[in-house]
Amino acid sequence: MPKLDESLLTGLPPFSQLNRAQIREILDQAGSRRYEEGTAIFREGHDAESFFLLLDGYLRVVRTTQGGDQIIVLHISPGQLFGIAPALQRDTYPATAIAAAESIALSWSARVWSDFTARYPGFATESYKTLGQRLGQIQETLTEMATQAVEKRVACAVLRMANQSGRKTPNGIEIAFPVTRQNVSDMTGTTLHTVSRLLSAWQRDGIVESTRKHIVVTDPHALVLLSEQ
DNA sequence: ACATTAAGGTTAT
DNA sequence: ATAACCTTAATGT
Repeated sequence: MPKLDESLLTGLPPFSQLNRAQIREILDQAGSRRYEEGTAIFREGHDAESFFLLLDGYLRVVRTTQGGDQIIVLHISPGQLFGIAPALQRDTYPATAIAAAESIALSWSARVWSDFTARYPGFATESYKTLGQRLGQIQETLTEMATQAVEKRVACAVLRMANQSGRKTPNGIEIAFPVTRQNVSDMTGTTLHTVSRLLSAWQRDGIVESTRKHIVVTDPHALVLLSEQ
């Protein structure tokens, strides 16, 4: 196991209030691992042996329905904790985490969770804060799915990815990880065909540029308007 | 207003 | 060459 540098965690919200020695303690208990694109970090229903911090890359958090088709619940960006089932009374993971791009994550045994929250100031509050934010985002997209038209839902989904992971390019904001039309339909409750048609139409109107697994938002303002209609 | 079906085209490996 | 991904049109609810 390579020796991990303290700079990996300094500045990240869950650890922002901790001193160097405390971060050292935490890192010495961590494992680190690289995940290729498409690899599962953990699976829905499995024993929650560990919790994680994403250092680099992007994850899809996915749930499979009774019917067998999967829906994308949310994405995880670098610096975020995930798989924090131990945070409250869960011994299995509620969803599956899949690397959307090549990713690197730290992991800790679930057993040390209570230790962390007790010993390190700010860790617990920050964790529950992100937990709350995620819950809010999930029920927001949930009501959006139930009430809004497809074009608006897809516009919102694309905007969320751009806001979360967007990097500026000469042409606009580029989503930083590979996304297929199927992926977008899995997060909006529609079909890949509809997503394809919408992206084609938006491309004609100069709102996005998309090639396979790749979306650039060239006119964010126009997309925001679509998401608000 | 959207899904489904079907058929064909393109791109990565 | 094959599979994965994307497009478009026609038809159905």
